[in-house]
Amino acid sequence: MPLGRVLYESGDLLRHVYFPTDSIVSLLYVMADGASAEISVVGNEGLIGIALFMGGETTPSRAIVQSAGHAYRLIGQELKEEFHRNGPMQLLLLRYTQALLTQMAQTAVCNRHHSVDQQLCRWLLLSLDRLAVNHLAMTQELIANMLGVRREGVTEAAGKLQKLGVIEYSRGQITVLDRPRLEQLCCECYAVVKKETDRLLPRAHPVDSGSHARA
Amino acid sequence: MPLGRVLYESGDLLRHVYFPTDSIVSLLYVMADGASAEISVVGNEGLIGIALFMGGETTPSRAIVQSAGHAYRLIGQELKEEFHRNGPMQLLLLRYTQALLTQMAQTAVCNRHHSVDQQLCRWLLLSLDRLAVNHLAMTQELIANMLGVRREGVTEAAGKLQKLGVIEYSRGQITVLDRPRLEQLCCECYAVVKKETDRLLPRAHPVDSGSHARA
DNA sequence: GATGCTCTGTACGCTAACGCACAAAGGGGT
DNA sequence: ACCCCTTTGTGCGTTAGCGTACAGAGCATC
Repeated sequence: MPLGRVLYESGDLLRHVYFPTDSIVSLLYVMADGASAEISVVGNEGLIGIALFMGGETTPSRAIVQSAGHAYRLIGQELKEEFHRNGPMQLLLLRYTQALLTQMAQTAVCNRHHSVDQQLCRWLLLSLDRLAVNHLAMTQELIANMLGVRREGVTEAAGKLQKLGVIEYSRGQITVLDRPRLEQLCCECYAVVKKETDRLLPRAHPVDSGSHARA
Repeated sequence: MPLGRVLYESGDLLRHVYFPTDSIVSLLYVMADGASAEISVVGNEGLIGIALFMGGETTPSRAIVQSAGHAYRLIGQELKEEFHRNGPMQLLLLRYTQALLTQMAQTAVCNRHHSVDQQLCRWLLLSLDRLAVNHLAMTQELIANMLGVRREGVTEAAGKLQKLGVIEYSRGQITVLDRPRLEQLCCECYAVVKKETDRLLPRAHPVDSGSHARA
């Protein structure tokens, strides 16, 4: 799963589902004029291809690899059959879907009310939670696409964080130095999503067992 | 279902599910500082209380009646049992959930990229689709809460629409006079959601059989 | 070591939306 | 008929983010 690989385009018929292990995938909505916005981040707590068992077969968003790594790939039909077997897997998939719902809702709210600075923090934290390390490869340009803001806006926000010593940044390589501080600077949106995800999927964050959003 | 009735608060344990017939319910997210944003509108195409069969039991949003009317109320447990019976009702509920997912995603995108003017159009159209008449009771203050913008912003946007002869407005009574024009002024978000909802729930809009989003 | 490309930083005018303050206009109740 | 309260309209100054343009900085390649 190389960085930038598109797992499926908006409207594509889904043939496979993907269960990221150490990769991260973004659900990105791209508009007619090219403007885009990320609506959700998926890591090893979830899967790509919900629409398969939800019955729609397609979704109007694009799935794109945001952090290179690995994922299990399953023939869509097989997951669908497993889902309709009505077992514990179904419950798990449904709970994950609700977590996804929450994340989208919170994204909507965050887009409306919070500053680019805050949203960058939220985005970093969401990504970090899905990685085993405190480092990710991502240019400001790409982050801007995800957040649906200007590249310069990200430069400015990232610059502030760097001055505060919260992150270190260099040509597409970000290292988070002070995660607690990052959580402090972030809006409530991250904590809400984190809490709800943990509630719905109790063992969802094995790689991130060390840190929590709030006391 | 009187206007303003809160069906459940954020985090409430859901006892009932509601199937609106001629009422409209908004899913509203309210933040710590009181700022709010609507994440979805539910009419007779859907139901309130998805979290029951999704397994979460609660959601972090508030459900509030946006247009007075009626709804069927069901004991949550009964719907849950019906859902796990694995029949056609399950498929329908899942498809509706996907439609909801789409609506939330689009709301996120719209919040990020479009003007208040456009969002007001989208909001009016979404509401109108769920009513049998071209008239709704709603003050600008409340609409502002829904959209998560200032009341004055709504006043301005509504003023423009009124000058164009698209709507008529008076003390909380809105009448849409020129729906095609409204669709023209709107961003693509409405059409996307409408199309996807129709695709997922083919018989979803009996009260609105007369009009469609696009040719 | 020079060249070229990608990525990051910075500057500047512009616009949409905000926060605040207050004025006018309906409509219902006494 | 009057009053009062809700709702709508308007006019500020302020700010965050946009679009554009361009300058430096790191890294790879030749």
